[in-house]
Parts: sequence; C-alpha cells; structure tokens
Amino acid sequence: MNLKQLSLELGLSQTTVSRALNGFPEVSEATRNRVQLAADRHQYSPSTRAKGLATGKALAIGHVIPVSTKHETMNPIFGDFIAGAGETYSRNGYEMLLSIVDDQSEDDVYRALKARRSVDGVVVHGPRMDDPRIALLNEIGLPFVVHGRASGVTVPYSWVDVNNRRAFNRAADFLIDLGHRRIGLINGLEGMDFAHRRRNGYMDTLTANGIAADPALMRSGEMTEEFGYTSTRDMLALRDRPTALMTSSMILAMGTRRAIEEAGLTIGRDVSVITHDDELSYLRNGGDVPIFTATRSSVRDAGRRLAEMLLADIANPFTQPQTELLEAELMVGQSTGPAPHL
Amino acid sequence: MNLKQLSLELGLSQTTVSRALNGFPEVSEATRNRVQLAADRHQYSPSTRAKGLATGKALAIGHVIPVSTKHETMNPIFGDFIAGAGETYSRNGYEMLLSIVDDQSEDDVYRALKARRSVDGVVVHGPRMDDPRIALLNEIGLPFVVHGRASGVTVPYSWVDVNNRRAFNRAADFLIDLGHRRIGLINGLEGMDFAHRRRNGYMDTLTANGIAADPALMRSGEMTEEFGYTSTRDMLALRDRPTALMTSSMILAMGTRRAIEEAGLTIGRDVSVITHDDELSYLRNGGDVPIFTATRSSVRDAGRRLAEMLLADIANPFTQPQTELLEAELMVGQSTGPAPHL
DNA sequence: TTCATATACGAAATCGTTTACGTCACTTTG
DNA sequence: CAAAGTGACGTAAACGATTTCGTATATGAA
Repeated sequence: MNLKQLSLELGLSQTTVSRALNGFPEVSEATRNRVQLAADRHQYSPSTRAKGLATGKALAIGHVIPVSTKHETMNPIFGDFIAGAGETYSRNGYEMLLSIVDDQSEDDVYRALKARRSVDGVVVHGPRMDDPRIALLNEIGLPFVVHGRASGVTVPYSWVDVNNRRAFNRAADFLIDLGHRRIGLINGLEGMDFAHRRRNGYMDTLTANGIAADPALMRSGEMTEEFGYTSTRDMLALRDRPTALMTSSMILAMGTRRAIEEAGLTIGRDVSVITHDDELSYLRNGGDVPIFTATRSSVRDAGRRLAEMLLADIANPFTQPQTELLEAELMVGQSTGPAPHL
Repeated sequence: MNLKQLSLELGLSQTTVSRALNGFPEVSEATRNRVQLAADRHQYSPSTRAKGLATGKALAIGHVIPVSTKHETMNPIFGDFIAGAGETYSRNGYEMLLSIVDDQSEDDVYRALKARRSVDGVVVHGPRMDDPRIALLNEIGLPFVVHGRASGVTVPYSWVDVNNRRAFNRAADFLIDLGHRRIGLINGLEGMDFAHRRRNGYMDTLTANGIAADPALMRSGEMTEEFGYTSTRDMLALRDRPTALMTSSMILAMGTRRAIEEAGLTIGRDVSVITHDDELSYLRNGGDVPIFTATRSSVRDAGRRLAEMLLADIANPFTQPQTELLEAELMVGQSTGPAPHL
C-alpha cells in the first residue's frame, strides 16, 4: 500500500493524505481521522526511501565499528552501547545503519556514507589519540558525536565520555588507602584514548602519593580474557609482585582472577583487584554485593545520551558542540582488602 | 555531486552516465573511461535512496535483535555475528540496518520494515521453539534466513545452525568415557531452540549410557556469568554433587569456574567442565592449548555464511529454502579429566 | 452586495536515480 | 541500392513520498 493507492481509495489527493498523516493544520479533523483510520487498517507507512528523497533527510544514523585487522577483535561493549542508542533512535523514527570496517578503510566508509547520503549523522566509536576521523568528518560536513574523546585534537567537537581519569584516580586512591604500594595496571591498547586517560589517572595518583610508577606493572593490549590472564600471571611471577591490580574491563578482570587463583592466591586477600565495569548485560558484576570492586558506568546509558545529543544536533545544528562527561561510581565489592604484609 | 551535475559537466545525458557507471554494454569504452574518471574525481556515488526508489530494491538487510524486556540482556554473540555478516554485505554493496527491539513488539518491527520497504530481507536472531516469526515473515513476504532453527515449525525455511545436538552428544560422551556419571548441564533459557537441542543431545547420551537424567543437575536461564556461578554453586552444594558440568557458553563457564574455585575445588581434577565456545573475539579460549575443553564453532563464520545465503536468495528468489548445518569441533583442553573417586 | 480572509483541499514540481523507448548515423546483407 | 541491423546515445516516464503554489467555498466585514 502506497500513498497513491491510499488516496485513491479515500477519494482524496495525495497531498491531503500526506498532510493528514503528518499533522499539518490545513486539514479538517474529520478527514484527518478518516485518513488515519484507513492508514491503520492498511498498515500504511511511508517508504523511507521516498520520504528521504523528498525531504533530503535520511532518517538514519550510521555507526562505524572499527575492527582491528590484526586481531579481528570486536569490542564487547558495542552490543550494549547500540542497545542504548537504538532505543533513542526508534523512539524518534530513526534507523540505525551499521558498518563493520577494518581500520584501514575507515576513511572511505565515512566518505561513502556522506556521498550516498545514506545517513544524517554518525557515531564515532573507539576514538584513538589524535584521531584523524574528527578532522575528516568536519571536512566532509557529516554531523557526528564521538563516544569518548581524542586527546590531541584541538578543534571542538561533540562527545560523550566517562571521566576515565577521575575513575582511575579514585580507584588508585582507594587501594593506596588500603595500604597498597605495588599496584599494577592492565589496560587497553596504547593508542586508544580511554586507555591513555586511565593510565594518566593511575600514574598521577601514584606520583601524588610518592609511589614511583613501575613499567613492569603496566600492561596494555587487546582487552581479552587471555590478555588479563597472561599479564597477571607475569606480574605475579615478579620478585616484587603487586598486591593490587587495576584492570580496564570486566573481561580482563576475569582473566586476572584466573591467574590469581591458579597461583594459589586468594583474590581480595593476597591480591586486590579493581576493575572498570561498563555494566554489560551479560557480565553483571554480581547481585547485591559486587564481586569485583569497580568503577562503574553504564555504557548503555552512554549510548542513550549520545544518541539524544546527535539527534538534537541534527534537528537544529548547534552553534557550539555539546559535550557530556559521565562520572563513574566506585562500588566496593569483594575483590579488595587491606594490603598483605609480604 | 549528483548524476545531473556530473552528466552536465561531461556533456552527456544522465542515461549514458548511469549506464557507463553500471557497466551496461551500450556505451563505448572511450566514454565509459571518461565517465569513470570524472566520477572518481568528484567522488560521485549514487544516492542509495534514489537508487532504491528507482530499482525497487533497498540494498539493505535488516537485523532485528530481540532484547528481553525482563532482563534487558543483549546476547554477547551478537557483535561477532554481525561482524561476519557485515563483511559479506559490504563486499556486495549492501548495508546493514539494525533494530533493537523488546520481544513484545517484534511483530510490529518486521511489519514496519516491510511496509516502509527499508530492507530487502532480514536475519532472524535467537529463534525460540515454535517461533511465530517464521510464519509472520512468510505471510508478509519478506525474505529471511534464521540464525538457528525453530523446532515445531513445519513449513520449510532457510537457516544456518550449529549441530547443537551432536555437539552435546559428543561432549557428554567424552565425559562418560572419562568415567563421569554425575554430569550437570547449565543451559540457556528454556524457550530458546538451541537450548532445547543441546538438552536433548545431553539427555539422549546419558540415557543411552544408562544414566538417569537428574533435574537437580539441569539448569537453564539467561547466560550470564552470574547464572553460571549460582547454578554451579548450588549444584556443588548437593549431597551427591556432579563431577562434571556442561555449559552452553564461555561466559557461563567463567561463572562455573568461579564457583568451583570458591568451593576450594580444582577444575579439571575435582570437577570437569566442557563448554560450548562460539569463538568470540574477546573471549578466546586460550592460546595453543584451550583453557576449557569445548565444542567449538565460530559464530563469525556463521554470520558470513548466513549473509551469503540471504543475498543469494534475494538475488534469485525462486530457489528452495537453503539450510546449512555447521559441525562443532571438540577441542580438548585443561578443564577435563578422569572422574574422581568421591 | 462586494471584497477580504480563512478553511480545506488539489495539481504539479521536486528529490536523484534507473530504464523502457526512441533516434540517428553507419555498416552489412541479399 | 534498398532494407535491415547495430552501435552509441538521448528523452522522458517511472519510483513514492513532500511541498510549493493555486483554487473553490464559506464566512465576516464594510
């Protein structure tokens, strides 16, 4: 059923039917009802493509998900993030377009999305330091919001991010207050901006407390369970092993737990662990009392907020870019305790 | 840059330019080259919407991801699955449209996708037993392929699935060969078809070996780490506790490991564990030698295959429904060993 | 009565492609 | 040499909406 058929059946012009359905004032309430009823009855709903052509809007948002060519790793937070964003989109009549792309050809994908006019805006995932995508998107004039930030980029742009530095400040502080002095960090890949900020938060707090940062206690890599495991295993094998570990994700923390237990140690007593927790739906950090002490911030909420910002920006382009910094809560769980006397 | 501008600049008609770019024979090689060059220079690429309107194809595939309203759980395999499917799409010039939807309003979403003509076909995720979506999609005439199967649905339809029954047959056999008689099962939600098949595989093998299935050793629920943990903890607390456990996902297995170690037991010695492993990129099951003994089947490969099938079906729709049953490998790892003498 | 003003609707252009038909200048064929 | 192809390109009609102008009728004011 299309507009022509519907209007023919109603004995009205396409114009009137279109206006009736889109809530324009120049149509009587009586006919509006009649049209609405007929539309419902036939389950009429305008063709997105035709509507897009006519209005010049795509009514779709693009998400470009980078997958590293080397490791083929898909970021596990991604599912929950788009679940949040998707809610906002469908509530506002937008669709979500997904492009999975290896980090080599990202540029082409953004350009293609613009050239083919298939989206009204995009979400930038996994920003790296000095991320070139921000300049690119500004250049080609495609509205965007970044999930995270890109240190080193000087031009203003819109973003939603967790206060990573502060979260890791507080986590380190918490451990130091418990008497820990040998604190390890198992972090995401160097180039990722969030990893950089978290490391800064961690190192600053150590320095502020007179603790020298030890390169042997700092690891960064793809955030897999395996990497959490090997990193922890290696650190525990040191002559002067850490009494506490900070990890950048729950998945890493699970690998950490495996290594700790394999070494015959007890988590929370021999080795304390604090992790960052994105509140992934399938990785809930325990029930009433958290399993891991964690800095917690819902990535699903971030998705919701970011989508709202982007849609608002598209609806009436801001003069100023918008930003939102989400604070992580520190949840005390069972994985931390006073520093042991070695 | 659009077609009209490009053709104006070249001094050709839109028709000729369009034909040149789409490889039609009735255009000389000389002009084809000239057109191609100009198109590249201006980064011209046809508007998806206009092209879609003109051809009647959407050049997009819809993925409708159900998120249970109760638990808000997003299936963790989803990211890797679409990474696989996405490869196929972009290679064939298709886009991927995502709808996150609570299981209440799934019907409406499929109907809307059809009515708005925004996709040429859809992928059905997470089929349940007697899943009503298959009848619905047949009724409204939207091409589709199911990731998994729906027991109880009698009409033919296309699907790609892992041989779940056989995988769990083999896993149970393997444990029984090791001398285990008390074997627990921690499975996905009852209504999910894959869970049903796995349970059948498990139970048949037990029965075939003269072991009575014990309801106390069979759990099903949302496949979170927490559920793996509580299920295992409860089973280990039984007077006649299991010596081996089978779990339906790596995430469950991690919860299982936590419970086993918390009980002061050793995995692979006191309690053997076999899990199903979807080869999620961030949950690799160890390096050379697997951590968990597992029935392994790449969900990313499944995504690739399924996307190919769907595109083929759309390209020439008169074929019979296609099906593909993927066999899981049994990978022997460190989590299984001979049954202990209790 | 006449003119201005709402009110409620319609005709037709438009968005950017594709594609069914023409058209026109050259071969080729019998 | 006339008829029939063929090669290369153009005209214009779709596709399914929105939207810019109109237009006809009813209403109110002068």
